[in-house]
Amino acid sequence: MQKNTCNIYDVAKMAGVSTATVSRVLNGSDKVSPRTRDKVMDVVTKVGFTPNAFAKGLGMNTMHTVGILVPTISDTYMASAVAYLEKELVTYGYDCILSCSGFELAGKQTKTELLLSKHIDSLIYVGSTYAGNGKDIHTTNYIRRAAKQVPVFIINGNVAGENIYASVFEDEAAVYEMTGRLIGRGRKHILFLTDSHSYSSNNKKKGFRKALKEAGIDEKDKVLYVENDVYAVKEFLLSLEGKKIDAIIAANDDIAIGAVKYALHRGIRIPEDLEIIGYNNSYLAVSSSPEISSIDNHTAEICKDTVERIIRILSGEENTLKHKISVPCSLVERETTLRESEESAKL
Amino acid sequence: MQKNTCNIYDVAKMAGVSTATVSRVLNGSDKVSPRTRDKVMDVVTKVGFTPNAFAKGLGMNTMHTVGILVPTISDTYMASAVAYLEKELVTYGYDCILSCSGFELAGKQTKTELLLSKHIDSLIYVGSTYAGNGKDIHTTNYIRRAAKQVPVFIINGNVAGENIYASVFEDEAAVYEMTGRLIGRGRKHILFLTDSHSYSSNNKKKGFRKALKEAGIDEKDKVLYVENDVYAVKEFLLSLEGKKIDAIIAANDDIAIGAVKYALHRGIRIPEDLEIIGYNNSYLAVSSSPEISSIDNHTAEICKDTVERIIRILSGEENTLKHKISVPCSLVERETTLRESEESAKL
DNA sequence: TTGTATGCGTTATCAG
DNA sequence: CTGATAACGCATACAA
Repeated sequence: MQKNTCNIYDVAKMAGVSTATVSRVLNGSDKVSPRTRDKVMDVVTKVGFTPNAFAKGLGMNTMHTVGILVPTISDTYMASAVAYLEKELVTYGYDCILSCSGFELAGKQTKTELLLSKHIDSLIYVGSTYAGNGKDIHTTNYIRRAAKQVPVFIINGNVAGENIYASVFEDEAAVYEMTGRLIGRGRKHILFLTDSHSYSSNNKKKGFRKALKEAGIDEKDKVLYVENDVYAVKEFLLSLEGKKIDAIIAANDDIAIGAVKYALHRGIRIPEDLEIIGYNNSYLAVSSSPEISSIDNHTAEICKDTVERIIRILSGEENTLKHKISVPCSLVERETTLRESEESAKL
Repeated sequence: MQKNTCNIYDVAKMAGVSTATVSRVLNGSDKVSPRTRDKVMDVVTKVGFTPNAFAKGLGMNTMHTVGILVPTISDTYMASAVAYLEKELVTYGYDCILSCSGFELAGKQTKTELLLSKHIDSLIYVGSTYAGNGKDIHTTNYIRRAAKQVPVFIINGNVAGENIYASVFEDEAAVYEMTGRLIGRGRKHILFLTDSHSYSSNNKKKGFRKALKEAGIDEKDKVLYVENDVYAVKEFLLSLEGKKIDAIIAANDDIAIGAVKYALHRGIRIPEDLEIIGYNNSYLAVSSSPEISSIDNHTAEICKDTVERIIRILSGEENTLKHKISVPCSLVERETTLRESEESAKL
């Protein structure tokens, strides 16, 4: 019940020294004699003294926390990103204060303000949804405003601006590549399924269209928007009765799962008659049966890298950092695609 | 870059009043004339003044944050619990600072200290792992120590002690009930698969054993420990070559997924030849094919309830609260169990 | 090497 | 209704 009632003055008195000395001991200053150090440490351990974080924060203007904003933490992919970030941040002595904004602009703004009001040292936005659609600049103004106060990092999205650092995945290239491979195997009726108009989703779409165009395949009705819900996707595909489909690229693994359920329901063979490619290589991909081949954007590395950049910036190295880095994606082949080696067998 | 350089003195000066008045306006005191209020608010909005959270914290001894400790946030179930908690806490004006401890005692202790050092108002442990095994009291001492500083809440685990509040699920009753139903349908070779010796897991085990005993079924080699990994579970079950199995109850959905993969691999029919019951009713259960029937412990309600209790305690109502509440579980029937109505057809 | 004194930005207490 | 001022607990520049 009773909070830590013991402060640095008490410790100083009990140790027979000044508060300055106690502070020095606690902060590992070398300008203190071993004897005094021991004397102080004895008291500190005896009474279990821990410095008041608020007082420290007030003086130093930092409590060594970074804010993490995600649309929702119950999404498998976001959760794993947060897990990586937290783990890395802790190594550098930073704690993280988490906030879930939802996908609406109002929530993003409110939660950003809330986080900033806690005097975080830096702010990380996780998810392409924060990048807006790239067209309407109003939808990202709150990020630029936040960047006036602390360095801002965006994982999987690009927003231009002072003090804003972005990591983007080479989604366009990845989908272009995968679509090309599918076409190379003779697939002609490929669908791209997405649930959003985010920066990331738009890039995937671009890569998809480019590959179709280059192969001379009509893009009409090939890019389809669905609700991000397993059942909704399944029902949607079932409703496409007459449509010929021999491959599906999904903007995330949830959608891919819906596609799998659709195929199983219809008795369509995977991958022989229908290839499915998921995105994010989340835990869902392996929990599915058949297991989903999924595009991996190397979240772990990106998160680690992001934290390192944060630390560097907070140490005052900002000038040396690039404001945007992009990382390639790769396909993790599982059971919903034909392996390159199996192609000949199939054809 | 530059932090908010404007403080309450500046605002006071610009508005031609004292800092006390500014503070009063900001905190909605009614003891201030409308004219003065407007005068102050004009300045506040013009310069975009936000009070320094550290200074406030120092004075009030709170920053309105609660700590949340989970073993790992990348677990689907934990993530959804955190999502619920965060959502509720925000409604009451509390932010949450998240920490991932892992499953080892050392991590739990370290992270608890870390969280406490940030002067959180309350601490929530999410997951049965924090309850230890119920035998060795040393494994939960850090929780009692934490409870000396702030009210502690445990979701899905019981630790006795002053200032500790627990919500436990009626896991024993649930598994007892489910096992009974399976036996009622003629299942004789039922396995209980778990990955831990946690409080929760032990209770499930108890319910399982009780049901077997009452039905006169030999319990030998029916409770098995596995690694919490889809592939490991699958391989483990495959290694049980000769063993007859007609039903599996898993301590979580991940393990259940492994069981599904085992059955599919072997060509065993689900649910006709093998019924599988998962636990937690997580997103994984529906992402699987066939979809897994899973025991739901109503996390959403528990989280909501927990937050309400926190708020009440922080408002000084502690005496009125029970230290332990338990909530019943229920089975969400999907495709890996026979429905009651289908039983007769099967027999 | 150690101690003194001050600032950090609020809120709250007490006068007026 | 409003203003002056004392906490809150720590770090640090400056003195000794």
